[in-house]
Amino acid sequence: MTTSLICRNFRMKLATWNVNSLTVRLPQVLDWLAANPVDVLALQELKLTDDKFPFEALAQAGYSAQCFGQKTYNGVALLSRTPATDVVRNIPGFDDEMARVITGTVDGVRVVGAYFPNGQEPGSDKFDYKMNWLKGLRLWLRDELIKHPKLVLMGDYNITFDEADMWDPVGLADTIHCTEEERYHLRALIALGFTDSFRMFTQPAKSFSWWDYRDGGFRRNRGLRIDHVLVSDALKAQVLSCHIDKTPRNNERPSDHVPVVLTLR
DNA sequence: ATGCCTCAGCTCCTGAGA
Repeated sequence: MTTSLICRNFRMKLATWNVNSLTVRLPQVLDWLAANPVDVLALQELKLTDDKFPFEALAQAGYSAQCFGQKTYNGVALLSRTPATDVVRNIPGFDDEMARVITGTVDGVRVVGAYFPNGQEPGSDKFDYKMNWLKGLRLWLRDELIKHPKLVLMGDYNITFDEADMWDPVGLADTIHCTEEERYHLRALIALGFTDSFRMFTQPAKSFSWWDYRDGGFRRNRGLRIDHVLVSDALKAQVLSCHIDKTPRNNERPSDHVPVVLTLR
């Protein structure tokens, strides 16, 4: 019996968005999904427990959801049109009190949604925790990439790659999100076999994914690019585009972060 | 500037975010 190849004309869209409270931002998430019907949306900073997660509203919008919540802080979720399988919460092998990572397989792609630690200030306990967390993530991903070559790692990294990701490279040099120690870990992740999909393409100068609420940060475009979508080597040839969608930052009561969207063929 | 916003919560102040 002859099997014919299915003509694949399938484009897969994946996005990440730190919503800074899903309770406050749910209407904006639903509006955004209606206008941007992506296949996968990773959310960070839910700031709610699983019993308060809006499964019903998202199901009515056509999305299956896997959540990993926490009271007050952190909390992550994976929304997808096709239900995610083989779901894993946090980093296997790294003991963590906080809900920061959720992983699942959607349409043959291993998707890791992550809320990297903030780190507060170089030299602080929180900075040490961030360094340990980054090492734990890398050790786990090294094995995960072997099991799942087609992998997307996306979320709020709380790290800039270089000066192009900073509104004030001089004034912000060596401050949190911009230190050599943080960037060392980010490059070490890349060295596992990832590419920053955003920089595969020419982008507008001063492209950022986060702006401080204070002092007119967005209006003056004083921001940072700290939300990233990394694609594994096995997926790189399938990348069609990556862009930052700034429009939700104009909403009333916006999140301080905006979505980053990846399109695969 | 120990500041500026925004959010959650042991809620009318504080801690955390970035």
